[in-house]
Amino acid sequence: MEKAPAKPSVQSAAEAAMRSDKAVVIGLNAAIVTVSDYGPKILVVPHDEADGTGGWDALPFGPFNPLEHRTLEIGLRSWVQEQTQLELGYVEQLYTFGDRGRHSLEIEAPGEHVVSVGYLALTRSHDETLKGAAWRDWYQHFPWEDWREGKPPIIDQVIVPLLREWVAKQSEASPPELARGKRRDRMRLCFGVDGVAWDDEKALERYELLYSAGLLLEAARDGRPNAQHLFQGKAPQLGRPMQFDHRRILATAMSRLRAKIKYRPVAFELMPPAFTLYELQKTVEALLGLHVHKQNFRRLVENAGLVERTGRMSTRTGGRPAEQFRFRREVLNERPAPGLKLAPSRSRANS
Amino acid sequence: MEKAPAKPSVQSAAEAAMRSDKAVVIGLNAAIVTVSDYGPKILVVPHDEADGTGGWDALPFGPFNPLEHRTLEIGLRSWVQEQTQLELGYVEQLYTFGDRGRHSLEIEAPGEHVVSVGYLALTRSHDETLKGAAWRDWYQHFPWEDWREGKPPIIDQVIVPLLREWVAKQSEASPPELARGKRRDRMRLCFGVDGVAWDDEKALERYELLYSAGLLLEAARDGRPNAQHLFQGKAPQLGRPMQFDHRRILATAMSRLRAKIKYRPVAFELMPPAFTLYELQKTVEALLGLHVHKQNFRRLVENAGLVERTGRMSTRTGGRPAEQFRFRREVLNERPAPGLKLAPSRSRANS
DNA sequence: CCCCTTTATACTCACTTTGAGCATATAAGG
DNA sequence: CCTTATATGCTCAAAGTGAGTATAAAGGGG
Repeated sequence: MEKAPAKPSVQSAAEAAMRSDKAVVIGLNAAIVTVSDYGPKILVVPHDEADGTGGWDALPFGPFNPLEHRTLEIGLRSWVQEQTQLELGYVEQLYTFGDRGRHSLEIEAPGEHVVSVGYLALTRSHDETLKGAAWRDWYQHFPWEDWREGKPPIIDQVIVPLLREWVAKQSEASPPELARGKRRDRMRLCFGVDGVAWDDEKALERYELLYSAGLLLEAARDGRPNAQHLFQGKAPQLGRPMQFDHRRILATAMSRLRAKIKYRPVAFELMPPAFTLYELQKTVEALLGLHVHKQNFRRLVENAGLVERTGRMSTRTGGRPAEQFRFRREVLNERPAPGLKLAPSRSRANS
Repeated sequence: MEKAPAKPSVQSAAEAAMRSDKAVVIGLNAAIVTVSDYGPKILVVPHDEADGTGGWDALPFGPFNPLEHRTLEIGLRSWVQEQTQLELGYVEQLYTFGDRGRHSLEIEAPGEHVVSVGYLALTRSHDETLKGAAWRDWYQHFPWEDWREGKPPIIDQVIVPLLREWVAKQSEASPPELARGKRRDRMRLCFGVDGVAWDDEKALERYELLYSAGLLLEAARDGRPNAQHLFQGKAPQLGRPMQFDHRRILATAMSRLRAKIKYRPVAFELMPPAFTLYELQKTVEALLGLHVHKQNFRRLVENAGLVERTGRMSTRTGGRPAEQFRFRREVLNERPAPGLKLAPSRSRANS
C-alpha cells in the first residue's frame, strides 16, 4: 500500500484485490468433535502410508468459494455435510492461521498461498459410515493431555527431560540467562513443573511449546533446524502427528472447548436427549482430561438449572439405577447462559 | 470440490489455489484501543463528507501480502507501524469475517472478494500526530454501551421501543408465535429488559441484534430491506456508523476486551509504568462502561498480587494523595495469570 | 485557622460459593 | 446375605464476594 492509510479508499482496495501477489486461497478446516464410550473423538481423514505423506491424519477441509457461499461458516457447513453426511449443530470459528512454511509448505503451488481458518464443531455420537473419515480418540494426538488416570507418565519420563535440555541450551541472539529464564517459565507454566498447577485449558500453549522446542514431527517436517534429529528415527514420538497445521488447529479446538465448557452449556451439544448425570460427567471429564468431584458436579448442574428430571430411570450397568435428565434449553433465555465451572477433584475418591 | 473429501490431497488443494474463483484478498483490520482522560478511545481514519462514503470513520486497514509477511500478525504490525508510527504492544486476533454484501459490497471489484480479519490492539496513550488518523471515544459509535453515568437514556427512549416494534412484526417464513418469542428473548438478554441483568460483554450481540432489526445505518447501506427507512432521514440515528463492517469489528473488540480484562491482566497494557489504583480503576471502568466498587477493587488487585507499591505518592487533583503502583510482571510466571474479575457496583455510593 | 469537599485506605460483616468428605440408598451377582 | 457398584442427600469449613463504616490526608474558601 502506498499511502492508503490516511484514506483506504474504494479504489485502493479494489486495486489491491487485482494484484495477484495478494491473492490467497482460504482453506476451511473443521475440528469435528464428539464423545463416545466416554472418550473424546475427533473426525480425521486417514491417509495411506504409501502416498508420501507419511500416513498422517488430516482434518476434513475444503477451500472457501466466495461465489458459492455467502459466509465462511456456510461454506464450511456445506462441504462438511456433503463429505460426511454430518449435520453439525454447534459450530464456532477458532482462528485464522496464515503462517508461511507451517501449514503451507507442502500444499502450495509456487506463487500461491493458503490461509487456513479453523473451526470447532460439536456433534452427537453416531455410527454412520463416513466416507473414509474416521473417529479417533484425540488423546492419541496429545497423550500428555489426558490426566483422567493420573499424570500421564510421558510427561515426567519424556517431555520434561527433553524440555530441560531445551531450557539449558544456549538460545541464539538474546542474553543467555534471560532467555533461559523465559524458556524455564514457559515450561513451568505449561507442564506444571515445580508446583505450578496443571491447567487443562493450556493445550494450545503446550503444543506450541513442544513445537518450538523441536520435539514434534511437524516441526521437523516444516524444516525447523532444532527438530531435524527426529528424522533419525531414534527420538521418542510425542503423540500422533497430523498433516499440515492440523494438530495445531486441533490443539486450538481443545483449548477453546475446555475453556468454553465452563461458562457456556456447550457440553449438552454432545449428549443424547436424555442422559444420566453420570454420563454427563463422564463426557465433561473426557473433554477436560480430568476427574471432577461427583457430588459437587451434581450440585452445580442442578443448582444452575441446566437440567430437569425426566422421571425415567436408567437401567444401566453397575450399581443403583440413575435418573435420566434432559437439558433445560430455557436456561439460554434466563440468565446469560451458564456453564459447568468445576475444579478437578484432587483426590481420586469421589470421581 | 468433487470428492476431495476422503483424500484432500496435495494436488486438489493446489488445483483449488489455481482456480481464480476461489482467490480472495485478505484485509487486515485493526481495532487499536487506548484509554486517555478516563475515556476509551479507538483509532479511526476519518473520511470527508464529500467523497461519497458519507463521512464515515474507518478502522485502519491494509491488505495482507503473503509474499512479504510470514504471518498475518506480522503483516498487521508492519503496516500499522508504517501508517501510524504506533508500536503495538498487545495484539490479538479477533475474528475472520467473510460475509458477502456486508463489509464487501462497496469495496470489491466485480469478481473479487475480500475476507477481513479483525485484530484487537492495545497501546498506551500518547499525543503524537498520527498522519490523518484520530482517536475517537468508542461510545460515540455505541452510545448504549456506556453505563458509567447510569443507564443510557437512548435505551429506554429509543432502542427498546423500536425493538418492541420489531418483535411484534410478523417475521417471514417461520411460525409467528415462535419467531416472536425468539426475537423477544434476544431483546431481553441483550438489553436487559424485564429484570434481566445488563451484561457488559454482550456488546457484539447487541450490535448484531440492532443490525438485524434494521436499526443501524450499516444495515440500510448493505441493502437490508427492513432498514431502508433509515435513508428517509427522519429515523433516529443509533450511534455513529463506520465504513464497511468496521463497527462490527469494533463491537467484537469491545466484547473480547471486556471479557478478557476479567481473567488476564491486559488492562496494564494501557497504563503508564506507574499509576494510582484510582487511575487503574477508571481505566477498567472506561472499558467496561460500568462503575466498580472501589474498596473491593483495591482488595482484588492487591490480593491477586497484580501490583506492587512504588513508595512514591501521586500529587493529584482532588483529595488525599494516592500511592503509585506498578504492574508486577512476575505474576505472569506464577499463577496461570489472573485478571480483574469484578462485579459492577449496584449503588453509586462507592465508585 | 476552621470547615467543607475530595479522594485514599483500612477494616468489618453477612452471605454465597467452593472443595471435600460422610452417610445412606438401591441395584447386580455370587 | 455379603460384596461391589453406582446414586444421591447432606454437612462443614474455608475462601470469596458484595456492600458498607470509619478514618486519614490533601486543597480551597471563608
